[in-house]
Amino acid sequence: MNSLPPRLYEQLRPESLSAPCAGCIGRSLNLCGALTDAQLPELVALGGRRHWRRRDILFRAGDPITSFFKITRGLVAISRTLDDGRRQIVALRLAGDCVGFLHTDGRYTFEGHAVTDVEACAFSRRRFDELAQRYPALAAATAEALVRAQREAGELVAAMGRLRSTERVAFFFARMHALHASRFGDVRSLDLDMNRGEIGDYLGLTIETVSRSIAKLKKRGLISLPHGNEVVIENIDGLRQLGKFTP
Amino acid sequence: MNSLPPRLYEQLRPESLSAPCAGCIGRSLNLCGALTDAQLPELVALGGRRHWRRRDILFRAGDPITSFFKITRGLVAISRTLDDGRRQIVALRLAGDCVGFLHTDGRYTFEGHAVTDVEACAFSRRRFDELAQRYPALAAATAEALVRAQREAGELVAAMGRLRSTERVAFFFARMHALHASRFGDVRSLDLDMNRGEIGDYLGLTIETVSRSIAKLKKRGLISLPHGNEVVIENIDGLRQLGKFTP
DNA sequence: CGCGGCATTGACATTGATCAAAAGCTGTGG
DNA sequence: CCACAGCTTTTGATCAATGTCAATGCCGCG
Repeated sequence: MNSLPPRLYEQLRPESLSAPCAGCIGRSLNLCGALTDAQLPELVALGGRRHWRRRDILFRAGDPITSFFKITRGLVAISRTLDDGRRQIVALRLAGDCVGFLHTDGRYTFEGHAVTDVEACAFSRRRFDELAQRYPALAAATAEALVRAQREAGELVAAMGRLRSTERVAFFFARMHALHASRFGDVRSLDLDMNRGEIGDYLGLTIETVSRSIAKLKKRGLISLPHGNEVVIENIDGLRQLGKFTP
Repeated sequence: MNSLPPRLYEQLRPESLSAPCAGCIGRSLNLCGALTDAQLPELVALGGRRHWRRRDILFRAGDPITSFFKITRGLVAISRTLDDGRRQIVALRLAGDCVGFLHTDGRYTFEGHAVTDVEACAFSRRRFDELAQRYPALAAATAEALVRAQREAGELVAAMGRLRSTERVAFFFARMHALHASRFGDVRSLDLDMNRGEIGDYLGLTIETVSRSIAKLKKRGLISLPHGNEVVIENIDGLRQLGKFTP
């Protein structure tokens, strides 16, 4: 690691969420210790940078996969829409995460859309797989990321199957807090970039129920919404307990 | 592949679900084409065979991970139990699948219990990871299996979030049919090894609701339960459509 | 100012959970 | 073979939670 040129070293630090592509893929996959400067140029060469506006689609379910994306800024929702229009968000991905990695017969399994404005690096799936063949540390980090994603999916299943509406919304805030804390350190307040409809689509609830549940959490003093976008986490332990969220 | 000794070749065939450990891990991870006879002894050396009776626990959430399991016979449920006793099954694994692979800080994230009598091979997690470091094909197959598992988890999230009770039960039968079909070829009937309570814990419903939903599916002619354990899939397309199940 | 989008609130309908009882099924012992 | 105990499943009656529909409020923006 110490042999890396200073600028590249900077990009590889875990904290450099918004660094160019070489840094961001290393960071996402916890590869900082695994990469050497010899491998770095290949990673740099893989991807190009792109950005999307709120509500833009990054990829659609069923489209042929050519690339996946490493988010460097913003929030992406992974979702499935039923034939009759019911929509379910199955995962949320923030800066540092990869999206568009799941496939079914070479096609995207779910849809990805930008919840906020989003910046990401696009990587050729084919070239990434080739690289992973040659660098075991990259493959190991990919598996690690997939394991983490699956743990989160399992926890969401448990929340949806067994929690009532207000508990689910508490789960949502506890999880958002954890996601932000893991990236930006412990925080008392965070931007609520999702509207009621998106929260409902994530938790399997309607807009109205989300609204009423948020009101209950405010009344219990667990959160407050001082203005517009900002949520203040007043009592994270209470939120976690109510939402059965294990940190 | 052709250079393998006949008996080992036999174990490596995808169809050999109940083959000894060397075969089963190869099959699970779709490694048949990737392994060479030189690598095989190392895989064989990894694991020992064990079995469990119905209701036995394979591993508990929070226990330190030492090994994971490749199922060779039976059905395993992966679940989480909340502090107040509410339980949610987050995944079902059949012969050919691996369980106990997910971890959080070196501990099992979920609980695994035997729904039927189960046979499985136990593999040292540490030695498997070392092996994956050396054999890219093994790492790639692991990632492939994780991607598939995560797709299934996302589909379950969508079902739980957006389907009503009878639709969820239709989803359940459609998925069980797909799981069996992918292993044993297309089948018109299958053993229903789970009782109403376990189905409810998988779908986030109560015993009574599951019972009533099954009655509705029978009345609509989508399934029938001729005796005891056996479910006959009378109309798989209807089941898939009702359960929003994409094969 | 007035418009459009989102959020809140209220009234009501529906779904599924809960509680309770009856009906099947299975295995055991007489 | 029958009787019985212990279990699971089914069925029914009721209740609580959440969805649905409609009206109103809030806020930013042209």
